Amino acid sequence: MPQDDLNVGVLMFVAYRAMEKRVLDAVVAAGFDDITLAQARVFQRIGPGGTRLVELAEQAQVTKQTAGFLVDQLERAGYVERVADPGDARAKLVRIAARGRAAARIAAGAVAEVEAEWAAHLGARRMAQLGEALTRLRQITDPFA
Amino acid sequence: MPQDDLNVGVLMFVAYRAMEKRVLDAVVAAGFDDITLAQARVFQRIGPGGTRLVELAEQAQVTKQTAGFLVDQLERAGYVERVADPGDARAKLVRIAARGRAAARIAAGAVAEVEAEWAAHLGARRMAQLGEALTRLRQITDPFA
DNA sequence: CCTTGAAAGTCAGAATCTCTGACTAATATG
DNA sequence: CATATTAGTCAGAGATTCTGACTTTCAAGG
Repeated sequence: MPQDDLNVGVLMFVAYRAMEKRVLDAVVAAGFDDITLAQARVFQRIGPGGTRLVELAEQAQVTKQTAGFLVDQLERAGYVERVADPGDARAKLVRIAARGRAAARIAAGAVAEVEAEWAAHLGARRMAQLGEALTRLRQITDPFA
Repeated sequence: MPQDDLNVGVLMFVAYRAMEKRVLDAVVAAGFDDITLAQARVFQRIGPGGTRLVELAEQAQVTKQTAGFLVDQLERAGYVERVADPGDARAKLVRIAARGRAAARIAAGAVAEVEAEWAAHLGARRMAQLGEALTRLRQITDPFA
């Protein structure tokens, strides 16, 4: 798949990486300079009530060992904590800790900023269509949603 | 940026990775089983007439050293070749070799298949809107296009 | 209640990928 | 010609990711 006539997948790669970079840069600039891209990819998928490691692994598209490795680092840096999962003694929930919440606030702001820029460039209508198409696409591309 | 209300960036990540996996699986299944994901990401950005290493690096979003490392492997495996760039003696063009062309054909087929599935799921209209929005977005997210 | 298979997580080890820094050769500028 | 920039490489280190094996717990069936 070499080429100039970029396919939809590559186009998404380009935009996705641009967003990712902007957000990470903002987080790092805000003083959370010990977080890495790989860690952020896992971190961003943690739900409000905490998320199991296996689930994080699936969503970040890495093995559970890799996810565990990254969560170890996030935990050591104080971004997340592991708590027992009530209802399943095998599992633990990875939850966002105080420092993680602070970083997440910065990240959310950066996301909003980038989305606003995109909306300004595309126009509200096309931006809405983009979001809708991607959300629908998730039904057949996201192994869990 | 933790959450459930996935932002547009994450939505693109999900779909992009789904496409990437499908394509790589197809290529590997076709017998090109020594190619890796990282190599494929560089390979797919090689243009018809060959592309400079620095350009490949920018487009794949890695450093030129990393791109060089990956091109080394692609070259050793016979997927690409390096030829002198006429017009700039410093530069070399990374070009797709015979084996690479065979792999690229398989990849292109897989891309077409996935795009067809997506179009079927979204409907032709929304699929077209998706492509258009992403292409426009590239104007502000792609450092070169 | 007990057995069996599956699931969640961890440990260990190796391979792969990626980066920073330093360097050479060639080009562009003035 | 002097200087700054660009293309690419070399060397070394760090980060990420994987496969395989293992423990504990859960789920289902008998």
